[in-house]
Parts: sequence; C-alpha cells; structure tokens
Amino acid sequence: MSSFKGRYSYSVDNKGRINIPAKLRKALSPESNDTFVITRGYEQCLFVYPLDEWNKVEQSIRGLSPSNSQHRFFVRTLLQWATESQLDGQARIIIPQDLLKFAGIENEVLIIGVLERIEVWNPKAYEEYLSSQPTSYESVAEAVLGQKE
Amino acid sequence: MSSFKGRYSYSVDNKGRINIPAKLRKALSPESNDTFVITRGYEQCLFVYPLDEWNKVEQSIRGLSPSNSQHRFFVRTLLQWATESQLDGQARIIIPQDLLKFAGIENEVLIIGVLERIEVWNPKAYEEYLSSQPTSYESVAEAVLGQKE
DNA sequence: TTCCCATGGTGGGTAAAAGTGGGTAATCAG
DNA sequence: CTGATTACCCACTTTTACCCACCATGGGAA
Repeated sequence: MSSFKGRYSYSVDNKGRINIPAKLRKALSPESNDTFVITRGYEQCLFVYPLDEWNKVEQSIRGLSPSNSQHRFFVRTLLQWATESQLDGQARIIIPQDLLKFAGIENEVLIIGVLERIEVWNPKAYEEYLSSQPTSYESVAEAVLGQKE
Repeated sequence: MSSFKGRYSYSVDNKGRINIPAKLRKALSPESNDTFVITRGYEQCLFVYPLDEWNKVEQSIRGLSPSNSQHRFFVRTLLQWATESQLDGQARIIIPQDLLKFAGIENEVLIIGVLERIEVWNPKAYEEYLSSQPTSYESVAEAVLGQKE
C-alpha cells in the first residue's frame, strides 16, 4: 500500500515532462515497474497513480453498474483522460498537453503526495483552492490528530 | 506506545538539522527504525512523530472517503506538510526549510516530549504561548484531572 | 580530588544523488 | 519520402546524504 506524502515544487520543461520527487519514488511498490496512470482529478488537479494503485481504482470502477447513466458518465470521464506513462532515465513522466491544459499548468507545478495517489497542481490554483476552504488547518487537525485542549 | 517527556534546549545548524535528545531517543520503539515524520502542529510548533506513532495517524486518514470534498481537503492539508526524516549518524533529523519558516525557527529550538509525539518550538514563541494562556496551570489541572480536595 | 574515558552535541567537507535542460536517433503519419 | 513527434541518451548544476573531526560534559576509577 502506497503512502505518499509531502509537498514539492518542481518545474515543467517545454516537452511537458515533470520529475517525480525522489522521496515519492522511494514509496513506490516495485510491482508498478515505474509506470503511472495519469488522469483528471477532482478540483483542478491531476491524479497520478502508480500502476498497482490504479488497478485498485479500476477494480472499483468495474463494480459500477453500466445501466446507471451517472455511473456511465463518471467512468467515461475518468477513463477518457487516463494515460499511461513510464519514468524515463531521469525519473520523469510525460504529461499530455490536454491534461496540462486542463489543470492550467505552465512552467511550475506543485506536487502533493496524498497516500495512494500523487496530485499535480498549478501552484496558484492550489493556493486558491486552499484559501477557498471554509475550515482551517487547526480544525482539520483536531479531527484527525485528536482533540486539542 | 511511546512516552516522551521533558524539555530540551538545542541548536539548529545552517543545514536545518536538529539533534534528537538522547533521553527521547531511548524512548523510541525499535520498529520505528530511527525514522520520524515531521509535520505542522497546533499553535506555532512542529510535531515530530516516530514512524510507528505516525502510522496510527495515517490509519485514521485512510478511513476518510476520497469522494467527499471535505475529506479531500482534510487529507491534502495534513499530508502536504508531512515529511519523513531518518536520524543521521549523529542522531539528528533534517527539518525542511518551509517547516522551519512556519514555526519561525532560526538558530535555537525548544524540544518538548509530549507522550506520543515530540514538539519543536521557537523558544520565544513558546514563552509567548505560555504567557498568553489566560488560565493558570493549577486551574487547568483542576478541570482536566478533576477537582482538588 | 584529579584525570581519563565514554557519551552526547555541534559543525563542516565531500562524494553521490537528484533535478533540469537539451540533442539526436528512431518512429509514425501524411 | 519528408516532416513532425516521440523516446532515449547525455551533460550540467544544485542539493542531499554520509562521513569525519572536534568540543563539552559527566561519571567512574585511581
């Protein structure tokens, strides 16, 4: 089970390549074979799953009903964006242009480890996302780390 | 279960390294393998969890639903600050620059053992925190531990 | 008491790893 | 066949991890 964590600021070169931070690479299962599935995430970000975690996602999609129109819509949206990509010799993956465009990414990205997946954001969009949230860090932490006095 | 205690005054070198006090190291479980997870704490301090204690925190995060937007915010907020760090040969951990900046730490730190976690403070910020508390130690103790006779 | 040694804390140098950019040869489509 | 795209490789710079050396302190033995 993956356990990505941390926040990293990286650059995107003009070929659409981004580096996967070394600390996140260390959290990869060997069975993923340096392969990732990149797709559209929630909010304005991209989800990057190592192959083994993607397989779990696929598994849960298979459980959805093809006769339910909402389910069909969800599955189509998720899958039409999904791309496989393997690390190159310098530990980078290539993000297709249309996904970069979707996330509004240009030269700089924010990479966030979120347990089973990696998220890729336009740094500015992420700041806006954070500041648009009504709850504070402290109240979030209380719920998970335990009550504060 | 860890049981850190005590208050220690240590220095931070210009590489962002701080020593973990020997007395606290003796309270570590061997399964943590000298590895810690450092993250943002309450007030203006940092939390340092040994790996086994962090895993308990992570467990409660995994229970949250990824399709709930509030939960997604929780998980991102908590994990973006989290960094893993292992003791070097001199029993120090490295604190990333952005966490040092968050806690306002420069050359000196106050390290406090708080049972399952270790807290790292700017000494001045800690003094201010103490003096900003409106109630006295005794009256808090009454409320927390029960009435004095 | 005094010396010595073990342990703990601090600082810094260096080799290796990580991050970044670009070139070129293979591949594919028109 | 030709031009564009992709994949792979190479080179440079920066950062990190690891190692070594030194100083302070405290406890024990002579």
